[in-house]
Amino acid sequence: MARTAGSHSDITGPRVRAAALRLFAAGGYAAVSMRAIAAEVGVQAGALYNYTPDKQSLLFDLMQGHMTDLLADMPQTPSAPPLDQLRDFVAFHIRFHADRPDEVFIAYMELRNLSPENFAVIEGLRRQYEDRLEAILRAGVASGDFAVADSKIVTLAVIAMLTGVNTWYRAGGRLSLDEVVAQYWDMVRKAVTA
Amino acid sequence: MARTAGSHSDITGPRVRAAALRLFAAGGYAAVSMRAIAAEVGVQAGALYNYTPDKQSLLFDLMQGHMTDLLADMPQTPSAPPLDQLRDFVAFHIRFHADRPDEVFIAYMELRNLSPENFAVIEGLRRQYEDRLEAILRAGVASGDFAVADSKIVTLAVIAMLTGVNTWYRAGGRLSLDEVVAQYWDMVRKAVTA
DNA sequence: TTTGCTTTTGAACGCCCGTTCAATAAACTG
DNA sequence: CAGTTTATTGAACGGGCGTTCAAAAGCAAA
Repeated sequence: MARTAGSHSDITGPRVRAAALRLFAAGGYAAVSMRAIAAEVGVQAGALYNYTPDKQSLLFDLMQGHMTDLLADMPQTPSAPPLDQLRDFVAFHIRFHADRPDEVFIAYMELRNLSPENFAVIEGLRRQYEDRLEAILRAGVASGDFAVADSKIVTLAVIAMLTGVNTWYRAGGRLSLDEVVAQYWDMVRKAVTA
Repeated sequence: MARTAGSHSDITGPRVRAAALRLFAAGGYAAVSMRAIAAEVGVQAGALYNYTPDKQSLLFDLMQGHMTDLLADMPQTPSAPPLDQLRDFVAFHIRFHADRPDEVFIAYMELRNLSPENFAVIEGLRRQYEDRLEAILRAGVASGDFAVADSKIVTLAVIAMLTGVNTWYRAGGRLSLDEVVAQYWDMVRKAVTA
């Protein structure tokens, strides 16, 4: 056999990325073989190499796409009051991450499986995201709205707290996403104000 | 060759566990081979099986030991004022985790590489730890010291925030551990009070 | 010094890994 | 419908995996 009936790169390409995303999230990059990804798509392993130069690029592209989306979708209203900006950030972060549990899981768990060059790229994108939150906090300190001793620490603490939602939140659970957002905003607001 | 000069299980055993800890933390369970662990110890791969029935047990024993230590060392003063209990918890959590970065990293990253039975054991221990913090929060709500709408959410949020310290804190860095503890206690205290 | 115990080696087992590539069949083009 | 392009197969490559085990060598007690 060779080319199969109905085969098209426009169909197979996205399916390869989707299969890699699902399996990497479920089992971890190192534990998932190219043959397992191929089986999920319904092709032989060799066919994957029409869509990625190698396994590493498959991981990197998923992570880079996720981080790029995160930065692109993030609300940016630098002229708004810092408290409003922070509230919007908290709501955005929780909702964006709740919508993409697999991408988030990979982005946090598979950093060590990136080549050094790829790691530097992803780390740079993550740093950009942190810097945008820190800018909000600094603006709030400058305006007197926030009482924050060390904006870098608070940045990391807030992001860690919010990202932690993904370890337990499930749609249809005890709490709606609106309620989760409200609770976390309450904690963050109190933590950064006097 | 066979048995080597100076070989003793009292020496090799701990070295096997230490090597597994270091390598699992650095490279991930799935990416570390038994031969790599053996090389770190300075023996052949077969010798490892004097000290563990298999690779999975090596991982499980490290994680179980860590969680057991965590529960054993945790301060427990249920009759103290809730605010004091919470302050002690924050300080303990940050210091305990800062002392054991490799164990912490493994305990959070390698859960998915545990067999289902082993996973259930570790998850139970983690749950116990969370429950102890939640008990403190509930006591504070009952005494009127804390203003917390949902103690379970706050429990998870606080633990996520505190554990996040391990992603950036390094001894000898910009901040001392005392300063880190003080900053996080400030945030937690404000977040849980009115 | 002999005996029995402990510890390790080194080879082997069967299996799975990421990746390459010539052959081939389906889809598209004119 | 002929010619070209695209997509896939299936076999192969060299290598590493976790684990087992008989043989051998160091150690300890008598």
